[in-house]
Amino acid sequence: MPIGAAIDHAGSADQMTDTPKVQPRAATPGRRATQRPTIRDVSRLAGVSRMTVSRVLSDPELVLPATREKVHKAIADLGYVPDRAAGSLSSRRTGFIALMLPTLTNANFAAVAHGLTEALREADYHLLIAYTDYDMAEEERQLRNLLARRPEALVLTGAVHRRNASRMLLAADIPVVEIADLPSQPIEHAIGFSNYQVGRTAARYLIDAGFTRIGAIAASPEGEVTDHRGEERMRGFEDELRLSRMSTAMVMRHGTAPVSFHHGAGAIRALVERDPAVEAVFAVSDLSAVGAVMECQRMGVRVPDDISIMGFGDFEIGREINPALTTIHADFRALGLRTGEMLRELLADGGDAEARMIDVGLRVIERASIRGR
Amino acid sequence: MPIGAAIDHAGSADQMTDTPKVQPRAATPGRRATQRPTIRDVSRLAGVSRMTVSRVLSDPELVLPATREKVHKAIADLGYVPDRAAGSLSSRRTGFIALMLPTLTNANFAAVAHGLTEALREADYHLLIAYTDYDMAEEERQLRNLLARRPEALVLTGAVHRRNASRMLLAADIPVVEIADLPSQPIEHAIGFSNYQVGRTAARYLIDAGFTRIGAIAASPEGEVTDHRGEERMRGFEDELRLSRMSTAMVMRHGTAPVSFHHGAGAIRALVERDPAVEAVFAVSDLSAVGAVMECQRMGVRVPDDISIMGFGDFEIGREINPALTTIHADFRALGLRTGEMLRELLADGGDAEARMIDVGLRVIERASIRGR
DNA sequence: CTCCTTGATGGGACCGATATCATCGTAACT
DNA sequence: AGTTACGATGATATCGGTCCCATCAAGGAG
Repeated sequence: MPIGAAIDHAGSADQMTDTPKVQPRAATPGRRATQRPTIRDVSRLAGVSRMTVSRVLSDPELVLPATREKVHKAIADLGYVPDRAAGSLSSRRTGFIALMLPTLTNANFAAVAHGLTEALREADYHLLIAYTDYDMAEEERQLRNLLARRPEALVLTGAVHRRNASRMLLAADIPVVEIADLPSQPIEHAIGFSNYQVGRTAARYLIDAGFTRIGAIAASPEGEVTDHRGEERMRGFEDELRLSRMSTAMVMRHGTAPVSFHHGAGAIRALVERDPAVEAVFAVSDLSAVGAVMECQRMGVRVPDDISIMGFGDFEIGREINPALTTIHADFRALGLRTGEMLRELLADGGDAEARMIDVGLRVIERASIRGR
Repeated sequence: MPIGAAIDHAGSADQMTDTPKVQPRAATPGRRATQRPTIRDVSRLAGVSRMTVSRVLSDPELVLPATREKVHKAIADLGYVPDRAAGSLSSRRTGFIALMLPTLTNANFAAVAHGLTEALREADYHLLIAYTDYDMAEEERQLRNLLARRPEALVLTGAVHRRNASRMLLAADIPVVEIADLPSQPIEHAIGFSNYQVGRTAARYLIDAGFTRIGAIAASPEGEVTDHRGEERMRGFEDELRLSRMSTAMVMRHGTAPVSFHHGAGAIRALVERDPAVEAVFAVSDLSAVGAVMECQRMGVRVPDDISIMGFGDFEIGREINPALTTIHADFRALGLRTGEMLRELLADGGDAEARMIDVGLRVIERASIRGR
């Protein structure tokens, strides 16, 4: 067929084979005036078959430049955007990666989502985000919703321990990556750091700095709403103190997850009230730690002269306050990026790779909120 | 049929009509061992038709309790999770709401996503989030990706002004809600506050407080990467000063969007260097404002005695620092919730409602970072 | 006793893409 | 020149659900 011979919109290709056969589904009269253009509309306008349009979009090399151009023009004229739901169904590739987080309202988790998106952008994967607000009951519901979208992989923070959840995961049969922790019994892959080790490291650091009266700040679990990873940190913290034969730390449980600046402020006040002689305090999150520092300023308690404060997470604000906050750094952005890379490998491989466990490590960031020996 | 008569897995309903006809698509041998269960597997196991299974899941009232139970058992046994892509294709309802944000790494935008999710949760909508990192070129790409998923509505921050983008929006033919600003030419619905008014309010407030040497802190636009809403605030700020016949404010443009604590610290330092006599400073974001307060502490500049600082956004940290930050509050969480409510109405109505414009208002929160007259 | 209504379920087409194979014209080879 | 190979394009079945009827049994009205 000579190029350009079929620019008129009638009498070509797909058109006749696609005549309605029996009773077409009701056109839902009076709803939306405009009918969204489909690949068929494009094919008709361009005078080619639907397959050719599909090829132009997914593998343009296969199509003659002249044809390609006709198709692109038709696409532009119609404002056509392909329907990925239909494409997914046929190709069995949705291009979705599911991500389940405790909350988005936390800079570090937001950073994970951010890094992950970036790593997956050029591979044309789209992140499907769900969050549980630290509620385990919600977790299962969210998981079901996510799986219904047929993601090609699943990224989780925190364990999914429900019976049903496990069954669903098994049936889904996709790569699962747990992040931001290193579980003793990972579902499959894991990439992160040990929250338990965070706690131990913090305790060790404070002990080595010569403190003997050490306190801690955490949230108190409330039914199904629990910050498991924060609890892990506390467990490590208490274990390390115990192993060092220190008297039990004073652990202030205050409020519920998620913690916040305000949480830290309330907690340190309560803690100091209960033990005015406390020398050093570890907070399970920088948010609490920063709040604690601010409250100390208000109470006239000098940091670090009167009380030393240590956090976790290395949030930006910790670098900016006075005194700057000593903290334990875990690189969440990199976590997201590396998870993205791992996913791309796993998905390219066909997903039958060995289970991997990657420790991105921890780093104590020494700043000014801890008194030197 | 007597209850329970068809528990054996053979010889019932759908089975015979579903024999493969010609050349079935290759079973991709050696890929995944497990085949994901489909509605057909459930129907066979339960001894009912696919339609009955579908009904059990979408409208259980229509199905006899006994039948319902059989189906539920089969679903549980197989770990069946319905494929929403298939369902969407058929029902033309994807259950997606698209949300486009500048970034997730901002507590206020994260709060919008959070509120929106909550408002839509029980209506069984799932949020599809994309973010642009303040990059307009990225915006169009992201928009196309979102529309390909056939969301039932689109929530945007900031204007989408590209030609192609408009065409796509038109063809998509879904409700569009712009949030966190009140554009002079809204695409359709809008719910938020006027960023221009934020700037004017801030300037008015500082003028009324008796300051005459007033500065401002903002990011500098860089090519396609621009914080349009922040620029609107600056425009309002400068206009108000001009209208009050004040000498032009000293506007410090420092770094690029998005702004951060660190941005504020650098900006105030540069600003004070350039004009040591500056009395009051408005920052387009609390993040910058808090960073500025912290830097002042470091420089030995007293807030508010030597310099007054005002922010925008009412971030949590602003409440906790010393002195607490005077700021302009816009309720982003409520914004998310109200947007969710509006969407539910729009979607129930069939989407042909009048274009609405809702102003959620602003509130100056007076705290300690501004010197009294 | 027949007809009609109602409730529960099934049959088949269809949503809008893509995988696969078929077709056809032309270039490259013996 | 005849044949094979290849490149470009088309036809058709199919992905896994749901919509719209059709069917059938049971109960009520006439």
